[in-house]
Amino acid sequence: MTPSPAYPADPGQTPPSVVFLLSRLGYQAGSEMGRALGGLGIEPREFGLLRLLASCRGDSQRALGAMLRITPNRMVALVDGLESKGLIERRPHPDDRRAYTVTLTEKGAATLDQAFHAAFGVEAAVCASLEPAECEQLLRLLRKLAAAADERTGDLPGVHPGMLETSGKRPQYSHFR
Amino acid sequence: MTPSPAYPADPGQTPPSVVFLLSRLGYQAGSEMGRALGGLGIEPREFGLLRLLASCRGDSQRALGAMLRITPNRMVALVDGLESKGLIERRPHPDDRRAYTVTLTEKGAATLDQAFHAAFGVEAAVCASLEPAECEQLLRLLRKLAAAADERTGDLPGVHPGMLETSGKRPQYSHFR
DNA sequence: TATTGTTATACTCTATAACTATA
DNA sequence: TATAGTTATAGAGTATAACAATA
Repeated sequence: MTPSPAYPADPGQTPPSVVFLLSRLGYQAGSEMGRALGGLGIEPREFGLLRLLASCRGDSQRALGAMLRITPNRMVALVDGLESKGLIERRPHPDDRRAYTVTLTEKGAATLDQAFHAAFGVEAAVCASLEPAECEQLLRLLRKLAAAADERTGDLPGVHPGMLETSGKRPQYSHFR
Repeated sequence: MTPSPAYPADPGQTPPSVVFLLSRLGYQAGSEMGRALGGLGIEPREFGLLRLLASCRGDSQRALGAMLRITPNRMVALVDGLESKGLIERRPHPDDRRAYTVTLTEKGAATLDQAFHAAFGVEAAVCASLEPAECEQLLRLLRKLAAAADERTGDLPGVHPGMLETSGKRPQYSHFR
């Protein structure tokens, strides 16, 4: 057995692996975002849909799901939830009587605005320990990794691949470690 | 509504937010690790326990769970799984007839070795797009973030906080976006 | 015949609280 | 009375495959 320097067996020691740190920090950052958005009564994936709706008014439920990589059956519950909160509306599609057009309500737009604010707050908290120059440097490196990851996995650029996988209701999931 | 520059509404555009990128990259990195370990017949959280066992031989199931922040009832299934694969063994605890001592088998040690190798492979793949100097720079920044996050959340240093939350069987979970 | 939104079913994972046998 | 390991139950979330209405 060769306890690797990048993955020491001792859990009391922070593993200096990029993969481990990304997974761990990504989990924590996502958790903090979830808590912040929870204060507004929405979940991270709901934030994702609201965000998308700001630029895709008039699209059908299915088209929106395709962009977020959310399957049709799960879109139902997602749209139901936001509609019951009065943040979005289903309207008859002008060209297709089978489909709905999903749009932001005024309340939804206001909530999206608050969510952007909350997201900024989390961003600031997460980056608080870094100098501004370090933060930009980090951003540059992460973007480089993201571009490479998109190419490697074929994911849509800018879409969180976890969107297609599962919930987000509870602070969940490890995946690594 | 003010579509923030850090969180543009257009999903076809990579959001330059540190929080978003960490969540997204952490998810992808964890997924790749899961696939790599899956080739060895183990899951990420099983890797975590094997790794811990390399340095904590003789500890009870409950003590191990406390270190990984896994509740006793979930430790049962985790230990059962690894035991059924022949990678670990439950032995009677010398001082307490209620407890078991969990230890690596020879096969388990060999698998752990292979897992370290696989982890290195993923690490190399993830970092392949970065120059060696960039990789070290990234590592430095991530460690700094991790230290700050530990302080903010009170988590045990070096322990993936997702370990205590949920599965890892399927590539799951979004949390953000 | 294909597609939109929806539902029904079965399945996985989890948390909570019990239980047993020891201490 | 408390603790180690285990199990039982109920709940949330999911994927798969169906379904009715429309194209």
